[in-house]
Amino acid sequence: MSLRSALLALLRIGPMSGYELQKQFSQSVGHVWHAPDSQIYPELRKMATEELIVAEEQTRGSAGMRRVYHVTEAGEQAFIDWMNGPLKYQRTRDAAHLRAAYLESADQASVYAFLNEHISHWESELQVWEDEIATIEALESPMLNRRLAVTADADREVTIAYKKFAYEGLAARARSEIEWAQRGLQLSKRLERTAAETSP
Amino acid sequence: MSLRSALLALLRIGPMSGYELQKQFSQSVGHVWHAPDSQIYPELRKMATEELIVAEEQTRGSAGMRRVYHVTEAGEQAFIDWMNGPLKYQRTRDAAHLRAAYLESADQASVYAFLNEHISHWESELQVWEDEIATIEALESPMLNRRLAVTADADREVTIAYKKFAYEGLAARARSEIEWAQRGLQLSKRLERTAAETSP
DNA sequence: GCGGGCATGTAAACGGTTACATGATTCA
DNA sequence: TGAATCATGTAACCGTTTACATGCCCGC
Repeated sequence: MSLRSALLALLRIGPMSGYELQKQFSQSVGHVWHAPDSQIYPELRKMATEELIVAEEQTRGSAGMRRVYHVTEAGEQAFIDWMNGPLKYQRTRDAAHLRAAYLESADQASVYAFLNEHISHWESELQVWEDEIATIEALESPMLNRRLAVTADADREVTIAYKKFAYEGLAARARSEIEWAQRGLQLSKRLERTAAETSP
Repeated sequence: MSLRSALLALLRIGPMSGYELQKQFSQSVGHVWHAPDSQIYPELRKMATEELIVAEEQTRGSAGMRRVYHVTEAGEQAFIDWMNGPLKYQRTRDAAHLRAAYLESADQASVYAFLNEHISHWESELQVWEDEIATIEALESPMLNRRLAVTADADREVTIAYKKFAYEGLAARARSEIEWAQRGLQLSKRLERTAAETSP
């Protein structure tokens, strides 16, 4: 149900087409909840049949078609219910840490490659989130600004604060992953040296 | 392929039945890569047809049956290949942080409930990992000890070090999540007070 | 005799990935 | 005229979740 909630969260900002939503998912929001277009379009159709959203169909040129979706009362309620209800935690399935537990079975070169790739992966994620935080602080986030335009003055600070809070959590996680992999590189070097000393 | 790798990693420790593997998955290993029994039994069957493992069939009493699996040469190679190959990172899909970004739409009570639940969730995960680290350090981990028994002296330190390293990474993540949610509680209190002051 | 742990699965549904597929509009 | 971007999907497959299903062995 989280894909649905993510879509509703975006549509609450303002009516959007599947294509526009997909663009958002490939950017900032997609780094919290990823979804490819092949999942977005069918889900929007499903939500429309359940009347959580309604499509305003626009013709484009002679044959083109564009469906702009609006959140209905029922959709708004579904989102609020999701926000106030309990959250299901999916069980951990962490390939990197699984592999880390058995690194003694990998070649030394593969250990370095693995840890360095882990660092690059999380550094690029960190970059996205730090940029997003900076954009929010500078009040230059298009989506957030659209939302703020329809938000009561008193609620603006709260809206901004929670958005920053969310991204800061993801950034903290990324930093934790990077530090961990860096400790891993040091550990690996130390173990290699030890091995060389004991069996020369 | 990670479920498969996790199963191979455990079976490399020593031959085990589906039931024993399932027990391991519901304990320490399962907190890195969760898998229910309904996934384990069919996967073992599949791996057996692909000859990565072989089943030693034992009858139990009159009708009972027990299949103890051994890793074959091909299975060992498949594991080593997985260890040395690149790792696929699954795209982020984090319901907690998604919700956090829109907390202004939740009731104040739900915000507290959500953050407190996040804290309990990660505290219990942290507990598991810290216990596991302590068990490893005290050389009291049954699975690790079985592995060490068939490991050359020179490789023991490495085996222990990487296992601890893996669990430390997970513990660090848990701590990061707990701290984040605690900052969230403080933020939420501050915002509530601000709101009360501006519109009394 | 009964409860708990041992032992094995099947089946349906759901969510996500990957590949395939098409065509229109807009601007250089 | 051709490339980029807008715009919309389908289909097959795979992995995961949830629920269902059965029955033996051992110790109390």
